[in-house]
Amino acid sequence: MDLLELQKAFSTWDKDAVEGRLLNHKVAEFLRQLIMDGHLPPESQLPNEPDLSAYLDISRSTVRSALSTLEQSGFINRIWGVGTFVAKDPPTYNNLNLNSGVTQLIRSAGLEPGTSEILITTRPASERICSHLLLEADAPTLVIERVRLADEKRVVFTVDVIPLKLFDLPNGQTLIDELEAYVRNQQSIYEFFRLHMNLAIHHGIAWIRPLSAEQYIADRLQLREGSNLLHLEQVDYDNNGEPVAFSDEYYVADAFRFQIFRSNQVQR
Amino acid sequence: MDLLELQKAFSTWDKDAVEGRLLNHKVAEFLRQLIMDGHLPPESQLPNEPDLSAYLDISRSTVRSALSTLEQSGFINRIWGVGTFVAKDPPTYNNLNLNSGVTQLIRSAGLEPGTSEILITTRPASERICSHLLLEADAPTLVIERVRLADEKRVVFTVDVIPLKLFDLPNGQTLIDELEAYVRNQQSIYEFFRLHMNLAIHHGIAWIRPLSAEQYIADRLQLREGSNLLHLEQVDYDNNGEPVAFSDEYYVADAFRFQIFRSNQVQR
DNA sequence: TCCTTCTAGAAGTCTGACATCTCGTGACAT
DNA sequence: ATGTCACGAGATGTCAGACTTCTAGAAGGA
Repeated sequence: MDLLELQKAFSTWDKDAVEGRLLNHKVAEFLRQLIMDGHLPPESQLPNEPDLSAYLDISRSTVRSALSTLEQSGFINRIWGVGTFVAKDPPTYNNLNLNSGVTQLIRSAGLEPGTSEILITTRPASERICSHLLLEADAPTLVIERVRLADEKRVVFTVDVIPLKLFDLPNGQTLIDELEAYVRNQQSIYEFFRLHMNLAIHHGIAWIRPLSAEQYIADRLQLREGSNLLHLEQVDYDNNGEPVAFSDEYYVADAFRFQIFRSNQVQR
Repeated sequence: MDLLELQKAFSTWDKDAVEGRLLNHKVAEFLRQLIMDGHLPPESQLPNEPDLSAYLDISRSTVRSALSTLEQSGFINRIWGVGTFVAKDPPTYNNLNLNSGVTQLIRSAGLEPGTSEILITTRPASERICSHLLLEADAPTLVIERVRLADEKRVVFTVDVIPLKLFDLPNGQTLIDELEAYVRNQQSIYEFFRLHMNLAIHHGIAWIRPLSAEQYIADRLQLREGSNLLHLEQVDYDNNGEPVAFSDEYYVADAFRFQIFRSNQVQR
């Protein structure tokens, strides 16, 4: 992909999808999509910074800021005096450094995502939830349990917990019913936050561990009790650093291959 | 911690430990250590960029570059028009985004690291190793098997594989014996690379999955066969993006709590 | 052939300015 | 009193242009 193609792609790129964010974020996301979609193949060299700056009509410092983001997360390598290259093995959607949803994960594996056994309830928050989401005791929450399918096969059991107060509108109404319809229609919760509540998830912090399936979860996933699972316990935060949602995700062992990019920042 | 303290800490900081790297990396590492050591507590505000720049005697762009690195990896939050703050829940050594070694991990949990059942052999590389390390078939490798202890308790079984050719010196001699002594003396392999071979690990790419312990591993960890493990399969790369070492790490379930910072970079 | 030197080109660093956002403060009208 | 608005201080984001340092290859000489 040469400079002119790149320029054209950028000018026709759907900037609105990430509106309101910083320019350097948009540039980083633009390049990231090109890499993840294969338009910038692994190990290919990117144009140099002044050229990128000129052709995208963006200052060099902003370009550098974007490149820095991509380097940090393992998409590109920058070599002083030599150039900037797409990584040999750039992250994909199964990379845990990226907070993409389960649906995206399944789709990227070339499988058809689906859902069964949706269970939506409201429930007072447990102590564990309260401490993670900084709620007062027994605060009401919306709980969404789902068994996720990949080509009809059960691969993940997820439990999402969201404080009810998030759905309150100024006029006293609530958005809960709309979200429920959204979820039953196989749409992403993140997407609902972004489009209907003007709420963007900025990052998540997850704890990961191997787990032996208890009866309830084993039943959901149609495994025998004691089967191996990968448990992801995650809190999602918004742009202000406020916790927004909590998730438990139980992955069937070997259903996916999870990758992690580990930066050697700490040395002493 | 105020500006003057910070300035003093920076001027007396051991820059040699990270010699040869870029200035913005050094600054990022300096601040990261302050955060991880608790000198900059969570949610505290950092001095503004012009002040940091002036007091550290470094240009603002370099400061910004360092802050950008720290933000990406979840150590700080920057809010436009407001300021820069240490994250509420900054990464620790059990964070998988950081490629710190097992020893560091154990020590950060407040436990005493140890090793038992060290087994060092040379072995032709298997097909799996060859593909990961880009070696020709049956290339000779050094294999280091170790059971790692935390307060005398067996918590991890690790297998490190390094191509033998890495240890060849120009004069025809080899560094293998020195490394072996180093390992038996409970020192870090990374450290050996850095000090004796002038080889810095830049990052690692790991695959993670739950695993049921096979006989050999169960014996090493003194578990019964079929026990739950967390398997980390990792390739470490140097500054030029060349694969250097391969590791298998088998963690006893619930011996550690692993954290992952997941950035929402991908949205469509 | 091998070694050294030179050079083009790339990322890194520096400087200084301006743009934009946030939030508190205080004047003002209600 | 109270709510609204405008303003300004202070912070990060963006811009522009120059200079510095490093790398790899070309050129040239022993």
